[in-house]
Amino acid sequence: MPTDADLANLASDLRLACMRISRRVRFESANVLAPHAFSVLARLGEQPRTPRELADIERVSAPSMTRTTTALVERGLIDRAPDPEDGRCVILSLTAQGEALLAQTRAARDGWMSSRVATLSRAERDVLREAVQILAKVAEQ
Amino acid sequence: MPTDADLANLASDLRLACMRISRRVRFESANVLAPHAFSVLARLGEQPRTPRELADIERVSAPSMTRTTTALVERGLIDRAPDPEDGRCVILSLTAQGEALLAQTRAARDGWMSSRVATLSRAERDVLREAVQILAKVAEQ
DNA sequence: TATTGTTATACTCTATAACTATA
DNA sequence: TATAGTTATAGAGTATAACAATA
Repeated sequence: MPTDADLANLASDLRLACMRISRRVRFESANVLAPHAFSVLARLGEQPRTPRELADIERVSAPSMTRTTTALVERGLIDRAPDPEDGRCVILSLTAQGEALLAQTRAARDGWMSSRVATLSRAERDVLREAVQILAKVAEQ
Repeated sequence: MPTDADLANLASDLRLACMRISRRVRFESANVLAPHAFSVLARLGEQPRTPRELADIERVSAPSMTRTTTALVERGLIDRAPDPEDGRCVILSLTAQGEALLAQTRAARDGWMSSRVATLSRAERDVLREAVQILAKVAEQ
């Protein structure tokens, strides 16, 4: 039977481990785009969205999102199109160039991580494979 | 025998899982300090350091670190002291108030994580306990 | 009247360049 | 001459307030 302290320690250790990995990935992989801009690109990689949706997802103000998306449009990474069903809305989506940059950035980040994972034992990798499934549940709760 | 693709997939899944957890933690826990300031506080929680050391660790310029640490001094969270061995250096360390804020912020972040971990099965938590050890190795490489 | 999006304005964080003090 | 730190200045990102267009 795990005590409250066991749970708290695991939670703390796990949080710190994830944050350290995340930090290392961000630092080690060359970043062409600033984090907030990359995050928007990644969201649009899932599906086209309106500026309002992006602002809510990213937890920034609408004017901030306007600025970010304007910069991405100017760089040719995303497209703006009017919403045929609601004249107030704009629909943002990735350009081919945006998709390419997204793929390239992810490859760079994965590259750093791959080089680390490759040094682990088979057993360690198996543990991490299981952990990935559990972490996905945790993040989605 | 794992293929290159197996390794690459695990690395990618693991990276994304850690980044999502990290992102959720940052979003869900109320943040009294901005990320860059909290990060400096956390570094000084490990040991006293000079502004130059902090700038190198955080990968920001010396003037940026001057601004960040000045704000933390003004808020009473860190102390500045001359280095007795090198007149050019300044030694920064946490005040009692800084230590308290650090502990409080960590408790809030751990609280979010704990509530998630508590819903997992005993077996899942055991996997995560092992994963934490492996992730620590990965991050330190 | 409510919602989407933009523009106007100000504040914060960041960087480079220039300066002071110490080694 | 090199290094630690600060100050001066400018470039981004963010926010709130005010505005235009549409529902």
